[in-house]
Amino acid sequence: MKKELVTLKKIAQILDLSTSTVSRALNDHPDISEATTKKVKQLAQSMNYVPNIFAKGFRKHRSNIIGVIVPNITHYFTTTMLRGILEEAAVKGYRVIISESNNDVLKQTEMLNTMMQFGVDGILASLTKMTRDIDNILPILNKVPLILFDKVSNKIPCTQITINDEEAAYNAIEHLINIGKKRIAIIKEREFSYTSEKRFSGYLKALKDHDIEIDEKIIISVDDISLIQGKRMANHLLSIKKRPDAIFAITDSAAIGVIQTLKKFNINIPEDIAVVGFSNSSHSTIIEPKLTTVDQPGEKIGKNAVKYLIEEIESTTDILTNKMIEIKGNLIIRDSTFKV
Amino acid sequence: MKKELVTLKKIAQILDLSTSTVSRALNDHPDISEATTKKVKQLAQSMNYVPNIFAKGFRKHRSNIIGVIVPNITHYFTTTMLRGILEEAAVKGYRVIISESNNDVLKQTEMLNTMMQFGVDGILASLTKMTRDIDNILPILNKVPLILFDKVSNKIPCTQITINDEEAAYNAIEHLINIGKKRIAIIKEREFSYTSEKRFSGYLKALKDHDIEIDEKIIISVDDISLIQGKRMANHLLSIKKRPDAIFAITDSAAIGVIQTLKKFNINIPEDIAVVGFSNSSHSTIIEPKLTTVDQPGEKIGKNAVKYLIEEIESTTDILTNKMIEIKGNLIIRDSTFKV
DNA sequence: TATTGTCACGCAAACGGTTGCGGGAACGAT
DNA sequence: ATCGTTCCCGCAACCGTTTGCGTGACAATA
Repeated sequence: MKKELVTLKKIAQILDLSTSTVSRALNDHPDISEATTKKVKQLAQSMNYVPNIFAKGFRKHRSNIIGVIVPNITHYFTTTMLRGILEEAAVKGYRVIISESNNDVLKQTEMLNTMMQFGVDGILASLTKMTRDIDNILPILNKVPLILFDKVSNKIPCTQITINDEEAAYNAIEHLINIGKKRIAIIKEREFSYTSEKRFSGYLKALKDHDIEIDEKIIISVDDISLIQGKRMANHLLSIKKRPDAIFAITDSAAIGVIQTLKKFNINIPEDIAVVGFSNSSHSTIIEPKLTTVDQPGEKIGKNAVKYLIEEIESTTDILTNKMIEIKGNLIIRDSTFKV
Repeated sequence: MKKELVTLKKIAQILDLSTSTVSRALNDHPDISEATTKKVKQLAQSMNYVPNIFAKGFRKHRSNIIGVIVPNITHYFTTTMLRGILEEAAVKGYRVIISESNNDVLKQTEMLNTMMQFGVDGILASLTKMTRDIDNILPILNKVPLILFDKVSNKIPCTQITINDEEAAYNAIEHLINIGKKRIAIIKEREFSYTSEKRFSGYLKALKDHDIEIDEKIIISVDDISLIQGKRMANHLLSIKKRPDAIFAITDSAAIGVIQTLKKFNINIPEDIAVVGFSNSSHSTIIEPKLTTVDQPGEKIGKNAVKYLIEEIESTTDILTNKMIEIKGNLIIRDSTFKV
């Protein structure tokens, strides 16, 4: 396991130069002559020199590592964002360390702290659902750049990247209206969730714009938006006297639960009740009928998050940036709302 | 962004001790009296001291980072392994940096090298399909501990962790035989793949043990095992004169493709043709009929991989370990083979 | 010739923590 | 009184790289 390290000193000795000259040559410092620079670089190359990352970080207080925290790494959409993050970080010369909070607020703040201690240059976080107390997160802000993505919170003064939930939801509802639906239910989250609220307001706005009555009886809020809850709420919606003719679940998994119970009761989709979800998860083309949903360009979100984070990291100014970036999601129309 | 660092020196000054004493106190060195140790630890705690990771790594040549390389981060099974890896690494005090090779051999070796340069303490790798030339990987072995998981290769002399593919496949086939199937097709990979071969040999052994004729016409090999290939091969299997009465796809996605085309041709599952997959992906309960498949305990694999890796990292001896660890997978019987 | 400027490079300190070695104090044994 | 031990602790070197400052050589300018 012992390895003869190739260091600046060694190169300097061979070339009869000082380590500082070698260092500067490798970093293209203008003080060093072209000839020397070339000579040094060639030897370094041939000796397979790699700078000692610790010594470097030690001196420069830079790790070239960014930390990423996500609630649940097994969600398909999350992995697409991670893919974007990894790719963009790689081209920018950053490494990525990932942690999973399991939607546990305590774990989340613990991870934030661990990452800070560890010396990451910046943090990308997708918050847990119930992140109500911001007090644990605020201290981070003036120690290391932080950017929120996907699951964000407007209470935290930092730049945030999401998809245009409101507009996307608006489009989804408008689509339902266009195919003739007049009584559209929504299944959303009860606990305050930034994205849920955004999608809900898109829903409301679309109904208003089209002069459709808003009925609270078909506005369903659940604690955790999941497949099982989708099934339960579909059961509930079927039991009320004036049944909806369309259901918008703000999550694909809930939408799939809805579809499964509608099928159990032999309800025609989309003729009797149309269903639309949100995420374009990989499940949405496996379920039958295939699910109409909003595609979220995860890779794009990930890439953008990294781009803005590195911008902050490498910026010399110390001001807290506070941009809101929205990435456009696209409605994908499939069999659950439209039969050819 | 500037932050007053709390260093050993500062603590030493306050307590009128030397930095070495403080350092030793914090590391429970026996040379330091209990009283001093306690005093130092208390102050360090109250001052919120965190050791500078770079200085530490610089001295000790230890980063407490392990690198993980996977072919595709968006596969559900992969994420479950990652979850196990992250969890186990966290409790052991290690950070994890993740890279995605996208099944690109060049990228894979590049990543291995990058990670090494970066100073990871060890590497966990799940290989790309076509990793034929081991030459790029072998040099890694005597520089940093390497462990393969899931997608392994017996050509590389290092410890490897998989599920017991052969036995699991054997059980799956035996199950098909037990429900009365006598002509069982398999869809496997053409390119040499360790897991595919293992599953195939489990298939062969089960057939032999039950005196069932092996017919090469229903042993299908494909380049890339995918949903689309599943569809194609199902079409092919339906076209031959002696149709199979069961299809074992060595991958859930292929199995789902099979189910979709069988349904298209109104073939009863499982009465006419039963289907079993492998992975217990999240799709397997969305598809209808629900898919019988082998559950792979991803978290367990991940945790074990980390455990063995850290063992190697922290071992003083330099011998290359070369264990083969098999984690047991469980057959999960669902509607695609068994109707209640 | 004297002064100033530029170029190309070396010296040495600094980053924060670890560790081999050495040394003083206290104490018991001789 | 001397010696040997043991217990605690400090000194200083060291890890590899970066960087402010200094310097000698040489050319340009006055």
